[in-house]
Amino acid sequence: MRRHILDSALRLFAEHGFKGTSLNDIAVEAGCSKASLLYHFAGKDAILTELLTSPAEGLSALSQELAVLDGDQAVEAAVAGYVGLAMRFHLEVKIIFAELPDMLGHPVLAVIPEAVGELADALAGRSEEPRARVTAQMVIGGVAVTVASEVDVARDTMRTELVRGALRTLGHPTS
Amino acid sequence: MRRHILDSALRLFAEHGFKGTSLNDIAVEAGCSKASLLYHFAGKDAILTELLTSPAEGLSALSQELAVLDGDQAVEAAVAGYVGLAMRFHLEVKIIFAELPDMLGHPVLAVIPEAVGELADALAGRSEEPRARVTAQMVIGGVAVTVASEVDVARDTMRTELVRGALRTLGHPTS
DNA sequence: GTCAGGGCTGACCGATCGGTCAGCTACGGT
DNA sequence: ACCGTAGCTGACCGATCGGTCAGCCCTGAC
Repeated sequence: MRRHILDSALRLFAEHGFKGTSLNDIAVEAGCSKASLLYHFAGKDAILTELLTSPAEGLSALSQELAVLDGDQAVEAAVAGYVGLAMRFHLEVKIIFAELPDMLGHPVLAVIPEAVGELADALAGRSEEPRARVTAQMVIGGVAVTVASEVDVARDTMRTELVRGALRTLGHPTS
Repeated sequence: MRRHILDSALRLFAEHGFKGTSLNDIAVEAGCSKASLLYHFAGKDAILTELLTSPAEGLSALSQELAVLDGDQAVEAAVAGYVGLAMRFHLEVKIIFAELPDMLGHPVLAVIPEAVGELADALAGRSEEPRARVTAQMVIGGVAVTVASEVDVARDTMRTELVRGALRTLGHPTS
């Protein structure tokens, strides 16, 4: 039942946003009462927290892996890792990108800015040039939006083209 | 005063989202009463509508320009036009991307899906291949997110690098 | 002086929000 | 047979939401 609630909440949050989804909406979708939600979870924020913990941990882990890499290795690992993470958590990505500014108060998401900073740093190949920073941001946003939008292509095609497209954006020679 | 209200609303909508901003918030920011807002505007939706009319028209105009182009001309015009539009309306872009799913009901934004479709078609060089469609979506998202995020670079640097990055993403030979 | 009307406001409204609480049901342990 | 408890619910709460309304203030026309 907890799992059922989380699934319903994930779908609704991704579709209408966190603030755009009421506890009643989730209860109806999950087929239970609003009071039942608050028996299983401390509150609306707790539901969001539980949904976003896993992707946040994944991002945090990726940033740690990237921290010890440099140059081409860092770029390739960053692209592959980020694309994989974004595809695995595409609904969560949609939630985060839609209402990021307000959510950074949540302790679970506190790690995101630094992790994304490390990701951008790796994507930029440790370069401080404005050109590289803009390009890195383009990759981060492009992958996220593409994954969140429902483009009608096979998953492996999507993954392959996201990686290739990101490497092209970064001006990284494709093997 | 109307202008002042619109400026305040634009800033707040971009920062906290449409649903995340109350009429009271706007009134405080604008330095007037909530009732005064509703004297100048028919309602909260009317404020949003007025804010998004101009970028919607710009996007619509761009899509009409693109419709008569093909091949490389279409790609280059699409990239330049979209980057220019996104930079000019970067706050509005942030609003739209944050809560797009719910907003498409508004008549003002009804033109957006088709216009974006045309834009994606031009960016893809009129190709139907999944590869080109994914790439086009990456450009649309990458430019929007980058423009909406506050990357600390000069405006002309940003514009140049966005165009160059987009063309690289599309695999378009740079002149 | 006075009157009309645009700009603006405080007080108020119904609806909906997130959250609380007492109590119901079903069931496993003893 | 009895009880404790986990799962769940309807009824209710205060806060806040978008929106309404009667009326105040100020200014320009006459």
